[in-house]
Amino acid sequence: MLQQLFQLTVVMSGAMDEDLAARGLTRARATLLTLLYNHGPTIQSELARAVGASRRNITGLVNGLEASRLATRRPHPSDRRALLVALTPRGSSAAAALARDERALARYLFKTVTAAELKALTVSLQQLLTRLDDPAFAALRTCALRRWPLDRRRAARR
Amino acid sequence: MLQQLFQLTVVMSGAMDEDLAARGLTRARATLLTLLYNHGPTIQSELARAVGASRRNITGLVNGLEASRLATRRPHPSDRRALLVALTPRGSSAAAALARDERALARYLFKTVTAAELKALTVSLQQLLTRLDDPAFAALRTCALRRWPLDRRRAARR
DNA sequence: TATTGTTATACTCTATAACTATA
DNA sequence: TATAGTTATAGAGTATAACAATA
Repeated sequence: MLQQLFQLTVVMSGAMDEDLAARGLTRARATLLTLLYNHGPTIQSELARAVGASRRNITGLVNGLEASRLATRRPHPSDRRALLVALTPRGSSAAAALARDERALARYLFKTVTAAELKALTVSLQQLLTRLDDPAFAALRTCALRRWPLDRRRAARR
Repeated sequence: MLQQLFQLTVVMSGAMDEDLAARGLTRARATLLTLLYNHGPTIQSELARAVGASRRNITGLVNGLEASRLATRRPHPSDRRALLVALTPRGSSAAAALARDERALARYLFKTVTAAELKALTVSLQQLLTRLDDPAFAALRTCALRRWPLDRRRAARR
């Protein structure tokens, strides 16, 4: 069961990365893109706080988004130290497409799952999430993420 | 529900990475470590095939394991082109600890889940995995991995 | 003094190509 | 000719430290 959970984690994670790469995005940049889409123009240190990355890191990620013409920097109106990062129209479209396709994925994935199963699954997952959030978990959490399943698929495609 | 699945993915993935870092390992190196633990001494190109990485990449990862004194390279007895990678005693201990702690994690996570719930969860997860393996999925798969939950935890700790 | 964003530096993972030694 | 492993080179993410400009 834990192996299944790992496998699901690995497969979903890998699928996301591949899809993002096809869109010319990385996971870190997509995270920022979605954040900017949901929250509107934001200064970099706020982005760093929201995402849990260093300010240095945000500089690099925003550079990447800017190079792809998905976001721009402009001076903050009242704080001359700060820079407001905002999505370009192209960035907004990309973020909207991401959100739309995510909903399509959900419909696809759960098409064959009955309402009762979905309910049970939701309860169980919530229970697991609660367990994972428990402070007692910190002393236990561990285990390498198994990558074989996905990587074997990748290897087969070569 | 998909959000929960994402969150579970993110939390587990982040927890794994943090735990591995505490052990002086990265995910890629832990993958190799476990592979070597389960399969015994293996040549690098076989590792590359098994993990789905390039030979070049394996060179770097084995360098890392060697620098941490977790693995060693030795000549292949019959093929003078090849190098056999094997775990040191220290590497075996590390891999064994990883496997042991993984079992402890499973016991902890599913302690509060009843047998019936576990059965249902297993069935549902397997169904999702099957959906994810469907070729039709390739056309749909997408969506940025949400990192906020974990990253907020990280940020809070600073 | 504290905060904002940058440069500087370093490490890891990944990828492609070219090269060598051997099969 | 093909395979094994390496070097060379590059880009991405992350991290810390030091710095200039501003609050």
